[in-house]
Amino acid sequence: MPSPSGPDPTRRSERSRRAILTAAVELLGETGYNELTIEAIAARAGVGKQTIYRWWSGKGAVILDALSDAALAVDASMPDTGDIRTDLYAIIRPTVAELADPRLSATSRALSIETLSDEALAEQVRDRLLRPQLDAVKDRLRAAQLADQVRADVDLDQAVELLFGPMYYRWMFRTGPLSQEYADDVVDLALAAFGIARA
Amino acid sequence: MPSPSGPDPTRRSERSRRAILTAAVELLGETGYNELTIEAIAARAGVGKQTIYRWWSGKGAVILDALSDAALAVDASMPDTGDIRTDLYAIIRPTVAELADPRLSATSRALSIETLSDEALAEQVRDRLLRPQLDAVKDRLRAAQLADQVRADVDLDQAVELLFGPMYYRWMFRTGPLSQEYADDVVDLALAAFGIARA
Amino acid sequence: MPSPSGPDPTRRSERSRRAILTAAVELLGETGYNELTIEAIAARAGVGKQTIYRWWSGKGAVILDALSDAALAVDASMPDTGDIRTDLYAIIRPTVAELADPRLSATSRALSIETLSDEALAEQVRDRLLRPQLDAVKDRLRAAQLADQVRADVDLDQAVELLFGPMYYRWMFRTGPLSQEYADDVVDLALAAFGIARA
Amino acid sequence: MPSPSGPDPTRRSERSRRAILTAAVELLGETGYNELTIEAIAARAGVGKQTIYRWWSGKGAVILDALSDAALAVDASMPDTGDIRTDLYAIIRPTVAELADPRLSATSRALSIETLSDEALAEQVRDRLLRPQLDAVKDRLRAAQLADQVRADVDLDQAVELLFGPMYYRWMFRTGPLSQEYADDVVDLALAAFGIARA
DNA sequence: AGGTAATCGAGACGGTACGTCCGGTCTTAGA
DNA sequence: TCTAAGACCGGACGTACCGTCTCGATTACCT
Repeated sequence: MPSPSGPDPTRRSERSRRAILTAAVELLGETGYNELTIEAIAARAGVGKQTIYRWWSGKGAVILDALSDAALAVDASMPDTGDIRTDLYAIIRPTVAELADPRLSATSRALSIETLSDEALAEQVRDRLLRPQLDAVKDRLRAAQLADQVRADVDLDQAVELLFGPMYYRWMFRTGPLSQEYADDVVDLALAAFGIARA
Repeated sequence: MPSPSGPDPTRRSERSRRAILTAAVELLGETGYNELTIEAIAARAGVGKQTIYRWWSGKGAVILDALSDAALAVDASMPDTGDIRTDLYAIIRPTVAELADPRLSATSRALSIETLSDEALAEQVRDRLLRPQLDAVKDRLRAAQLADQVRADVDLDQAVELLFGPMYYRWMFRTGPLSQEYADDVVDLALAAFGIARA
Repeated sequence: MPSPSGPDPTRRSERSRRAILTAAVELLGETGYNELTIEAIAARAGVGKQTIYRWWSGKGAVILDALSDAALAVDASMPDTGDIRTDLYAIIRPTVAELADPRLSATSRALSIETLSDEALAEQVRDRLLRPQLDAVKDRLRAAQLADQVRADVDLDQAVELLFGPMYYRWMFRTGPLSQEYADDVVDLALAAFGIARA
Repeated sequence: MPSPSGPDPTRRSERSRRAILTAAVELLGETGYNELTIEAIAARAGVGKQTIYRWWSGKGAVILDALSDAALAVDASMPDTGDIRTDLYAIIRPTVAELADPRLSATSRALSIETLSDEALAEQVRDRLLRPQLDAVKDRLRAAQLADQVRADVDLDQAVELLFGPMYYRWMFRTGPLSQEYADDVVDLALAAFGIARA
């Protein structure tokens, strides 16, 4: 039985793969999403266009892979100091800081655009990029729930979205500054919703 | 001071303007954002491309105008039954419903993409489309604050983003269903954050 | 019986007419045929486009009028010194000189292009610009025929074309220099054909 | 020395090249020069516009190539029966016939227009299309000169233009019919100029 | 002298083609 | 077989002009 068989991954050039992902991220930072084209990526990476199309479905998939690689590099786990507020500060602050930086958030912006255009990609983004972080926060909140720091009737899926949603909203629609104070305020507000009075 | 001049708005064809905005919205609903091209809009509207470029900077601006027109048509004010929870349900439920409908949310999707690609447009979207609604909700919350239904120390800008943020996050990243129950839960969670116990 | 009546020529602005013809000739000299557009003529002349279309059928007609004006200014008659060779030199030399000058011949070039594209215009060009000169030369040749300086069996229509044809051919196809010597040689060759031995 | 490079001719699609040249000639015959557009050629040939622009500078260059191809196919040589008049009849008659046919002369008309608009193209037309024929006639005249059928002092470059010039003049300016009699008369007149009495 | 009809400058309009850019596929040569 | 390179077909881009049309504002005639 001959397999339907796309390209053979064992023969894939790791060198090209890295060059493509690097080129994509660089171009995003340097010139922005509208100038990010497959041709530009291929040229910058010193790679044929076909090599991109052979392994990715489009530029959204390339960016997703680039960020997946980066995400794997950092620790996806949550700290647990015992104090849920402290731990949430620790996770939200750097996220806000990244979104506040136009250069660093260029990839997020690009991926959001692709996500809004492509349903299949959206699911990949959710499962491969967002889920790990959301689950880590959820786990931490569950622990807090067991420690009676979070009301028992709080739906934890909604809880994590209550933390990340306002932040992304403000980022997307530029309704206000993405400062550290803002990050802390969001955490405080969310914790109030979870039944924790401010310290 | 030499005026920048540009085309003379008094000679603008209202007929063409309406045809273009209508065509843009129709096409978005029928074929989606990636297939929405200036050429298609012009063809559908029975208009020369130049007539679009003369008055708008690109398709983002066209969509923005189309939605601004539509937004002006509907009442941007909030209900005020005296009960803040009831009133928030009334505003959040239809918003969630609209986002849940692929056809109705096509324009939101398109505008979000443009917003993420174009800083100048983002500000227009914020000021002309979002602000009126956000301000209306904010006003309603301020009244609730005066009626001691919302804690006095709650920052109202953050408050409205706490309501809308999670909803848009779930819409963009498809992290869960956009049901009426969800809409109500978001309101309940936010009200808890604002210091209102569940009924 | 109401006349079909186009525009009323008595109300025509002579000022605009001259400005248009002048602008057309200037533009031809400065930028060449490909840049000669109705819009450019109108802008240069400080005239509305409609004023051009009201009085001319297109740019070919404008150029034709411009040259007709110029042609009327110069004397269309032939000299008659009694010596046909001398007289032909006198008529051919300046014609060659004009064709040799890129600036002066820009209008001829433009008109030739229009002539090749538009049959109706071609007839106008022939009758209003060429015919007078051709007829003048023909008349002079007829006189020479009577004076036995030209063979009686020479068809005079062919004779004049034998004089002008080679010149225009060389001008169009750049097969050789358009010098005064060349002009004289053409005359000599033609006269040989007409039965006149070189002096 | 950095090579100017441009596209690699070894990878050029012969299929597309032929389709483009064929389409151009067909369209010229069917619709005329003003309706001959790059877009129409591309559409008819089933080719992307870029494929035309990659290899040609514009429609003039395409037509030139199309005719060069056709010219190579026919024999560019002159007959030599020993009698120069007979041989010139043989070459001039079909040329006049072609110019007299609106369909067949469409390409000549188009090329003449381009020649008048574009100096660089004019030289190509002269060297690649006209020269071979002019040279062939010139060679034949030279042989006639050696055989004392043409006066020794006749400049052969001028001689060939004396043959072709009047014909093109009459074609361009429509000063008379392009019949076979006319063709013969031109030859007879030219031969008289060359010192050959009519038979 | 005032009314009125046509021309005028200006430029927006519906269109068509331009020449460029890029998407995604296919072909070639080399490793 | 995969790769770099890049030609290919297709199609949208944003621009330039086309020829028509709609505006006041002159302008010249005609009561």
